[in-house]
Amino acid sequence: MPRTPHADADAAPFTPESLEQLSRRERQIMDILYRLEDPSAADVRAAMADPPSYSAVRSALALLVERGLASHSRDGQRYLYRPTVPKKKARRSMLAHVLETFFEGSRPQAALALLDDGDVRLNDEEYERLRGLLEEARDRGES
Amino acid sequence: MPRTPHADADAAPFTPESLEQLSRRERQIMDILYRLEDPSAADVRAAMADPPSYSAVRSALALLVERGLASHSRDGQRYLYRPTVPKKKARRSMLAHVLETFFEGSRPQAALALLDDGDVRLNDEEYERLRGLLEEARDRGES
DNA sequence: AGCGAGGTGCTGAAAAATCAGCACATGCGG
DNA sequence: CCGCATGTGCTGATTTTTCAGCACCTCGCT
Repeated sequence: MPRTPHADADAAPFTPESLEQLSRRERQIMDILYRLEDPSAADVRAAMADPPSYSAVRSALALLVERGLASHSRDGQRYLYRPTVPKKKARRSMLAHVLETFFEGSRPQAALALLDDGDVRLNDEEYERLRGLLEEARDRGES
Repeated sequence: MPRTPHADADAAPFTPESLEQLSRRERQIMDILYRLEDPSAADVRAAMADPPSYSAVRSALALLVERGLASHSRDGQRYLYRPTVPKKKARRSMLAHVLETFFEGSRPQAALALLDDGDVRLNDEEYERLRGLLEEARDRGES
């Protein structure tokens, strides 16, 4: 097991709102950290649209670690980065935020916007699960 | 009709990506502009969690206008602000972004995350429309 | 042993964002 | 008519972000 103890900044007991507090680059990089699987600094840079110098990327990553938003573990001689807030949890915050901002908090409306796209395809499992949720939610709505 | 012609910054032919390019405050304020209906500077400030001085808010708003992300119209003696990118369009970009970052681009997965919440209630219309979309998407998936 | 590639740590400076305060206008109530 | 509340326009300074460049280390290879 290639586990390395996380070098965690003894930083802030942060809330998920920390994610809202990010500066431009920081947010951009956090997004990449969520997209990629344990990327190195070079990986992160490679994933950027219009990347600054390699050292700028490293600085930003270091800052994120220092603030406790990301952590790094050693892989041989380099560092691999990952967000400290797990993807699942970050998803929730993010969805909540988008919901509030663009859909007046209505999950159904957001779901409609999401699925109203001619390219969506559902496999059997997805279909069944969504069906189930739909029925439950309608039943609750009836009350 | 209290319509005032929009004073639009003759600024950049911007893409929706401009929304990704925002600084911290700017983003915070844009979110508020999307939530509220034609707010004044004071309204915006009132909606902020831990607001800076009134003039800081005004500066930020002015900057947004200058960059073409928001516009303001006169209402009597004060200004009312609104985003230049319409909510509908901004939604799309935002969803696309969240999709990419947190759901590997899968709309169904995002929809599941959205509806898998014990509090969701659907009214009849929402139920019907979602049902419809589900069927369509399943049919496409079969192929 | 001597490279070169690819890492890290650190530092300092340029650029951008953030903020507060002033001067001035306007509307309104007493 | 005066004073006050609520606006705007503008300016200057602080703080934060953002960036690039060194010095050094370590591996793999010839």
